[in-house]
Amino acid sequence: MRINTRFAVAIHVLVLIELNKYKDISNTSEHLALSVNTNPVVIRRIIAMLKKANLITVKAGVGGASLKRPPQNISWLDIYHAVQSDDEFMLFNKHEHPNQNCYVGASIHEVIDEPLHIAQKTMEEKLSTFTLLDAITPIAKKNKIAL
Amino acid sequence: MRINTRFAVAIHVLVLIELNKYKDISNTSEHLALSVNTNPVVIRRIIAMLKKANLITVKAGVGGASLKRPPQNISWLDIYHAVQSDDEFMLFNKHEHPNQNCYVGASIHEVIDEPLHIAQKTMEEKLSTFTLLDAITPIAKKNKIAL
DNA sequence: ATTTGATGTAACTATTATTGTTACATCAAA
DNA sequence: TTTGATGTAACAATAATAGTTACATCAAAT
Repeated sequence: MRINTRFAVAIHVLVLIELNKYKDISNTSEHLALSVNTNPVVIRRIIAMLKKANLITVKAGVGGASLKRPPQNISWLDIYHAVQSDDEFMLFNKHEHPNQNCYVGASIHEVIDEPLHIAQKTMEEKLSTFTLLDAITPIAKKNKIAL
Repeated sequence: MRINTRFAVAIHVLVLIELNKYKDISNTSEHLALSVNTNPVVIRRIIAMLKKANLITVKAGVGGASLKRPPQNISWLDIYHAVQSDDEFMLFNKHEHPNQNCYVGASIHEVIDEPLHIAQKTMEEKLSTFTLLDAITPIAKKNKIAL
């Protein structure tokens, strides 16, 4: 199993929200969906998660999403966490009911918990070193957009 | 989405395979399934993956799986890779068809690829620092099994 | 050789999460 | 009041996992 596409789509959408300002393109879910190549409702769902995570503001009714913080202050970890559902704070899944009457089954969870948590944390810490600006800069450059 | 339970089950099974030697319990898929609390076929499928990855040998016909290398030479990354399907070498999924006619859609994949790959690699490198012995030792101690 | 009890594997089901889609109430600005 | 957007529920399609049944095959012991 792999991490869902919401994370990649969220980065894509946030880049658009920021750069579209320079191109006078309005950030409607329809416009964003065209670039991502999906249905507008898929975009709105992700927009809703980003809003809940306080990364963007959206004016309901009229098309207009914008970042709540400058892109250098939005880390990829912020974005990653924003689009994960609550039960996904654990990256690694475990079999739920190992046999407690078996000497291994009774202990296996506590034995593997910490290393798995450490591995996950390491990945998340690395994500936290990247910011939205890292995604925006090369695209702005290629399109001669002065930030 | 979370990483499937095969990884956790595989560690569980490998611990059993090694420690059952000291308890004169045979490593049939049925015994292993009892401890994991699942169907024997689920175990056989994971056993097949571990065999393919050269981590264990299994004598077909008669119940008897055993490690191919000492547990300190089997890393959690070895196990993790063993139970992932081929298309899962990428941890992070991406939306497959961003609009190539959009200035962002055309570049988003190449922009996010490297950071995602780095984050994944970091996690995998951390997994490679743990070995099967790390899971075996505390359980052996708790059960007074002298390794 | 035959029996026994295991593995190997195909095929099917159930469950679950994601993603896509339709529909519609609600909102904010012109 | 109209317009064109968001917010969200509800449902469908797809895909992966995990569980299950069934059975061919194998290897050792009798």
